[in-house]
Order: sequence, then C-alpha cells, then structure tokens
Amino acid sequence: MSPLVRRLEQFVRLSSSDRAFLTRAAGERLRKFGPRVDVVREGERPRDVQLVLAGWACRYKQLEDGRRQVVSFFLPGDICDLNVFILREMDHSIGSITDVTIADLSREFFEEISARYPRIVTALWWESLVDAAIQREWTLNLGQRTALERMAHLLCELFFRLRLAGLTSGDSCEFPLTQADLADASGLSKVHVNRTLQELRSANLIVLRGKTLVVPDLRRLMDAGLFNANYLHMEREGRQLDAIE
Amino acid sequence: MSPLVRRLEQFVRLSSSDRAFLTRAAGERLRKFGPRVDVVREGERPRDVQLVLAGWACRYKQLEDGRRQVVSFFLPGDICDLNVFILREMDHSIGSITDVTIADLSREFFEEISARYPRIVTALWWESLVDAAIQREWTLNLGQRTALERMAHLLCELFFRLRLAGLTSGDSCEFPLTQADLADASGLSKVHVNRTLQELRSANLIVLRGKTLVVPDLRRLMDAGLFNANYLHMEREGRQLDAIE
DNA sequence: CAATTTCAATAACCTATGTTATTCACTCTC
DNA sequence: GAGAGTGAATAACATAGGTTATTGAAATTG
Repeated sequence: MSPLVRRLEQFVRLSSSDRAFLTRAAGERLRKFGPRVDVVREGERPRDVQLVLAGWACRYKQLEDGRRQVVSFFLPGDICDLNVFILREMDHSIGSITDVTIADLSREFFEEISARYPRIVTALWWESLVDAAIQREWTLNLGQRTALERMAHLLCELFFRLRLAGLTSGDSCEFPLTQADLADASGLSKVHVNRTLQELRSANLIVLRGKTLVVPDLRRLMDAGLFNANYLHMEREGRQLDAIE
Repeated sequence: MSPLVRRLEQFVRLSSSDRAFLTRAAGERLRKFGPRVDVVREGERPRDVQLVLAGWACRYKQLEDGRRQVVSFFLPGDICDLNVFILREMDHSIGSITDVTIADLSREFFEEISARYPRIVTALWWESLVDAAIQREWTLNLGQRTALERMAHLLCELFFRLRLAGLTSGDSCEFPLTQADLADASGLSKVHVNRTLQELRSANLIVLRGKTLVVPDLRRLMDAGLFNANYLHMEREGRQLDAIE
C-alpha cells in the first residue's frame, strides 16, 4: 500500500476512489536522493509540497554561525509542509538522512482534492494538526525535560511513529540516526548524547547497535521520557489505533 | 477595525464582504476572562476555535511533576488552533495572561468560509503556516540559542508581532509578561531570566519597567538574538509589510 | 587493500544555568 | 492602614551538560 494512503487512513476511512486518486497522484513526479543532501533549502520559493515515500528525512534550521537544529523528522508517508506554496520563501530546509524517495505534489493536486475529495481534506487537516502538535511537544521537550528524559521521549516518539508506518517488527526497528543527528534534534552536544545513550542502555531501556534500535519494554521507556502519546492523536473515528496493532 | 480582519489583511487583500462576514461572525459568542485563568484545558474535547480579540493569552503544556512550558503567545487577532475540532482531545491548554476577550468560532463558521470565501481560506492557511513557522523557530530558540540570545529573540518576536497588531507606539509597547512567564516560555529559571534581563538592560538593548517595554534600537536587539524575521512571513502579494509601518 | 573518513566511546576539565534563600517594593484586600 | 501576597532583585552555592581532545572500530573510497 502507498505510504501516503496508509498514513491518511490512520485518520479517516478513505473510499477506493480516494485511494486510487492518492496513489496515482503520489506516484508521479518522483525524485530520489542520496543520504545527507538538501531536498529543499531555506530561502527558496516553495513550488510543490514534498511527500516522503521512502527513507528518513528531516526539517532543520540553522543559525548564521552554524549551530543547527533539527526541528522534525519525516518518515515514509509524511507530508513535509501542507500548502507551503502560499508562502514566498522557505523558512527552513529539508534534508535527507538516508536514501529517500520524494514525491512532489503540485498546487493543482491540492485544488483537486479540495474540490472533489472531502475525506482526503479532513485527513490532510488531521495530519497537519498532528504535525503542529509534534512541534509543540518538541518545544516542551527542549524547554523542560532533562537530557535523559529528552532522549527517551524522542526515541518513544520515533518508535510510535515508525510502528504506525508499519516499520517496526515487534520491539525493534531500523534506526539510521547518528549520535550527531540526535544531538541536533535534542539540543544536546554529541558527547552528552553519547553519555545519555549509555545511561539508557545500562538501564536496559534500549538496545542500540549499528542501525538497529530495540525497545525491550516500551512502557518503561515511556515512563523515563514522561511520554504521553496523546499528542500524536492516534485515534480514528472513535477507535484507538494502538489497540489494533 | 476588528483585530481578526487586521490580522488576515496582513496576508491577503479582503473584499468588503469578506470583512463584513468576519466582523459579524467574530462578534458573536464572546467570552471574557480575568488574568491567569484557563480558557481551554488539555484533555478537553475541542468544540470551537478560539480567537483572541483583546488581551494576551498563551498555549502551554505541563509535565506531571508541574514543569510548565509556554509554547506560544497569543496576541489580539490570533487564532488559537485552526480546525482543532477535527481532533478528539486537546493536547495543550490555553490560558489567559491579562484580561482577555475570546470569540468562539464554530465548525459551521469554517464550513461557510470554505464554501463561500476563498480569500479568507487563503488568509487562514497563511496564518496557520505562520503559526507553525513560529513553533519551529521556538524549537530552534530553545535548542540552540544561549540564554541571552534566547531572551533577545523572544522579545524581538513579540515586538514585531505587536507592531503588526498595531499595539506598539514608536519603540515601546505594553508588556504584561512577568519574569515567571518569560521563564516558562524560554525554558530558563526565573533567576536566570532576571540575570539575563539585567544583561540586556545594561547593554541598553531594552528598557523594561513595570508593564512597559522599550526597544531603543531594534536592529541591535535583533542582532543580539540572531533574529531574522523571515519566519514571520510578513509579506502580502509581493509587498513587504514592514516597509509600510 | 591501503588510505581516508565517519561514527562511537571515553576522559579531563570547564561554564552556563539551576537551586535555595533572603530582602525589598508594590499592590491588593479586608 | 496592617497584613498578605506577588513580582523583582540579588547572593551563595551546586550541577547538568558543554568543550576539546584522543583513540579505536567500521565504513567508504580510490
């Protein structure tokens, strides 16, 4: 199934014509990128909306002196910035982390959706509200949580989102982020990320080796990160999604 | 002029029927609150969208142990969470800072807009994209800037936004935030906020006494906060708004 | 398959910011 | 107009996390 359809069906039930439309539109205008390259750069005029079909990417912002903050991660099925083409200039960059496949969605695509596919409109709204909620949670994470809590929280979020995308198997998942990526996302130094991961490891909260993360006891990791999944809004028409998994 | 009309006209030119519709709809269902009370609480089912007509408010999130993070400030004309009624549960609270007047906007209000007022739809999208951009900038602020930069940046943002709302006069504005509010918003302790404000004062970057803030040299404060206004997207149909002010 | 480069681990040391406590000035209220 | 409460200022001290540097292993590249 197309990652976009899978993602939007987390929010609303789509008809087969909804699905057919999305699958077709998201299959045109594909671009592939290697790891660690810019897909969109701050300052550019936004033309299309990017959809991640495969691989990991991130939004990041940078200060003049080079300090860099990853402000979100994109997993397969994530839409980068709904309707950005309204704005004149990107205020952040989008970079790949792994090899990625991006679909470019045109303004016309969204106009056709608003005119003809009301369920998809609702699903897109939902996705964009969740995206905003994640950004607020990151604000809380950086402002209030300690290094250990922060890292635990970040890992929980990614694990939940990967699970929704069907990219976990049991308690493990592929995890391509380096400690430098985690540092840029958590506002910690690389050295302290290393210390913090050691601490999580020695508490048996995570097993992280190579590019694989194992979370032996998600409940305990959530507790360590004061993680409450409410902000991910994983419900659909009154039904809890995590009850299905 | 209605603060909402003023705000949305920053983004698109509205017709007089657009304006009339907004003014009427935003004038029904008003609620007034005293300072420092909750307008909406985390966990509640969202019924309406809140619009701030007068006064200052904020979004905040709290951890179980009481640590609190203000994740945004709302000034007159700001819409709290476009289309939240799609979601089942609020993931944050909205609290007043001063006396506030709130207009509750119903789902039907937005349905009528989508059906009949395309310019307003664009303006609302724009407002919501700016809101998201501000949240990303706060992530950068908390993750990468030092205390001094962070505080300078926050003050710059508020000053720009107040100016757009017509709430500055020359280089000064009313400023009802306490040092505790600034601490909750910046992720710093109250004591360190105090030290940081002293530092900004002794560099003549701000004059902050009572409930009045004066910014004698905005350019210098911006430099101190590595502030770049691009993320506020203050353009309209190709024209720079700040050139008008 | 040598030569780089990247990533992770660790150590030693440093500092920005947090914590706790006290005092002072207001301003609200009964 | 005494008492209580809030907000700001300041001091003394504590610590979480930053910085710089080195090493080794594992990828990547020519």
